[in-house]
Amino acid sequence: VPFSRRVTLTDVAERAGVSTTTASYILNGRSAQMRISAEAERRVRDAVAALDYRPNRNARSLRTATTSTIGLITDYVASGMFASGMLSGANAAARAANHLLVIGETEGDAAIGDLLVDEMRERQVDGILYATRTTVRTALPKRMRGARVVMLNCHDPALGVPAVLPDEVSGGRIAAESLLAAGIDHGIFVVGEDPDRGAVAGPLRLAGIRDCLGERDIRLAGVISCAWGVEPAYDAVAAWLRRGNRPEALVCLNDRIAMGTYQALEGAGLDVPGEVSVVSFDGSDLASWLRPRLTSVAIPFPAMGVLGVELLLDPVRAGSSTHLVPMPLVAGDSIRSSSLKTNGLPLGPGESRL
Amino acid sequence: VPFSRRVTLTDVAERAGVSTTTASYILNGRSAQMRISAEAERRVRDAVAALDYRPNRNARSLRTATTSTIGLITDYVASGMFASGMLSGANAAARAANHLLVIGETEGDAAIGDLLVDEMRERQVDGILYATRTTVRTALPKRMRGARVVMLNCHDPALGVPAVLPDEVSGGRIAAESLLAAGIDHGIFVVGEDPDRGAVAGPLRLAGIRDCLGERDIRLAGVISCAWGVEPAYDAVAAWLRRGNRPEALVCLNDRIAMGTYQALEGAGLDVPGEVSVVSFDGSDLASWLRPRLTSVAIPFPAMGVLGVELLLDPVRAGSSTHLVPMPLVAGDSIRSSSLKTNGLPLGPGESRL
DNA sequence: CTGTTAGCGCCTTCAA
DNA sequence: TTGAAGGCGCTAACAG
Repeated sequence: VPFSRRVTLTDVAERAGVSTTTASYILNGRSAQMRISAEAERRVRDAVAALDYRPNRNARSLRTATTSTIGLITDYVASGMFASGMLSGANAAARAANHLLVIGETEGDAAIGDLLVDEMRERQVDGILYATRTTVRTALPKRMRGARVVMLNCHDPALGVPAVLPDEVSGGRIAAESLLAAGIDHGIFVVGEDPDRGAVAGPLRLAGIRDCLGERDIRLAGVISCAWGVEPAYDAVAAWLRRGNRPEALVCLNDRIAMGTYQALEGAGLDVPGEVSVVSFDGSDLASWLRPRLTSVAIPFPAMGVLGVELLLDPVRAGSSTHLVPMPLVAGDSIRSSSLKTNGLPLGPGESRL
Repeated sequence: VPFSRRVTLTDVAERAGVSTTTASYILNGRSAQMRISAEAERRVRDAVAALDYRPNRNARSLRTATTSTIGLITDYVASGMFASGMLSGANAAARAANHLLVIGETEGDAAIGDLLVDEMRERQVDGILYATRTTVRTALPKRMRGARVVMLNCHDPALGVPAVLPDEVSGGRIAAESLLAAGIDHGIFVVGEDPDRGAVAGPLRLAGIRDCLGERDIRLAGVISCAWGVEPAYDAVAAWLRRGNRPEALVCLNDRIAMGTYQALEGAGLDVPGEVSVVSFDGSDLASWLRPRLTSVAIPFPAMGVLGVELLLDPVRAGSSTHLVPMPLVAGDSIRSSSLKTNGLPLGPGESRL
């Protein structure tokens, strides 16, 4: 037995000299409604404290068919630096609603996913959050049909399951606007569009960028294709620069691409943001570690986790539609100041730009 | 009710034409022991499949006082890119032992911690993992006394509670050895020792480094103090280089320090690894993103999570002592090749060193 | 080999 | 205002 001695409601009632019914009412906050005597209430509360009584939620759940526990099934969300914020947000929201989270990671294996669904159903969770690390269109496992479920960072267009997604198109607009606000109106290139990629964020971000520029009659100057990693971005941008290209601004489709882009720009002796402005997507820690600090449109992982839990607990609000969460701009120092033309910002103390 | 219709063991037994007892024995794998007829077993299994029956674990737990669920209470482990690996490891190990993890994040608030302990006790978890993001010496919350618990990445010297910690001293030796193996035997400095810091990893890593060098009669050339972040490290190392110091190798006490160090070395026009070798601790993703890739002694978070769960499930093995987990060296390209003296490695295709 | 029975701890209808 | 009693779904003596 993991915990010393088990104290039951009967023990409490006995010690307080009342019936378990009375004790139960009091502990469930129904003493007023049931007009329990103040005296009885006091004695029960004293007994609870004296005995360090904790209700057995399994017993309660058996009666009430509710567990105050929600399941969170993810592919790799717990790992990696990115989507783990979703976990934190979900956890905080669950805590705020007096719930606990039981989690499971599939590591991409559908069989494990099915297993986890079963395990959670057997534990009578009040609902399941189905989350993915990367924003994707995906089929909700059949096992989940009939369960109360909210999809996090993914969606199944075929089903009417509520989903929470970052508002990528608006995010793209925000990125573009951050450049326009600095007076940059030409020579804007995108880094990262990769035709092979199945994920859904890239095209949406690109669409938002194009929309925003288009409204100002500005043409996107071009797209540099590469896979979404540091090395591929470095290789692609370095090669592109060697071909003599010179951008005013680069919109990197994620922070790792931006890191590779920084390395390539540096290799070419181009100063950020003096000669080239850079804006990115993700808003990861990495953005704040780069020099100069990277301006990035953040994926609102914590907010998505929070909303996911709230929707799970409020089916009316959830409906069966998709909920878009705005992407906040995390300002860094990688976009040139609007007043300057081609020079960099003044150097801070102890800074060097090489 | 989150899930459609509830099927009970009684339904299964009825459909199979046996008693619930028989059905129960069969489903718990005791049919051989109880010598149940093959015919009965087949009918029961058919019924289970036909009805899509799932046992109600709450009911079972009420009887057995065991939940196949373990609690994981952390400060910020879910967030951040580092310790989340612990969660993954714990999750995988739990899965392997047919358990599920229920998690809670305290966000550093002891009151929330107490609350979470209560919530988990109420849910009758089989044990609790108490984990911290940073390796620390800390007091186990009083609420946990009497619970089956394993401390992860932290320990309470006053209590005889089993703990899992990275083997930092050996890690320090490994870092030092990686330099010695490259023929570097002088001009070795450490970056990051910060006298103000309460955490425990720094001194241990430093001790390991000193031990290893000392055995070869090599003196550590010096220590550059700074807080454990990118900016502070950049500032400290840049200032130190400006004073004319020129190291053979820098041992950075974590990867973010190494990133700042890279930036400072670059600012001073010093090539890594051609002119200065760098080795670090953490083994985070960041290490693989830097150019050249950073050689880093990894904190074995996943392995720690695995071991934590295993110990929680096996008290005999756990005992009441501290279990050290070895830190693996993640090789990068930031240490000069042993055959070369001061030149860098040959450039790969598409690479530039500026 | 299988069925009957008695709880696990809690909530809740019904009576008093 | 309080108490008695039944049952949530499952397991495990104890009989047959």
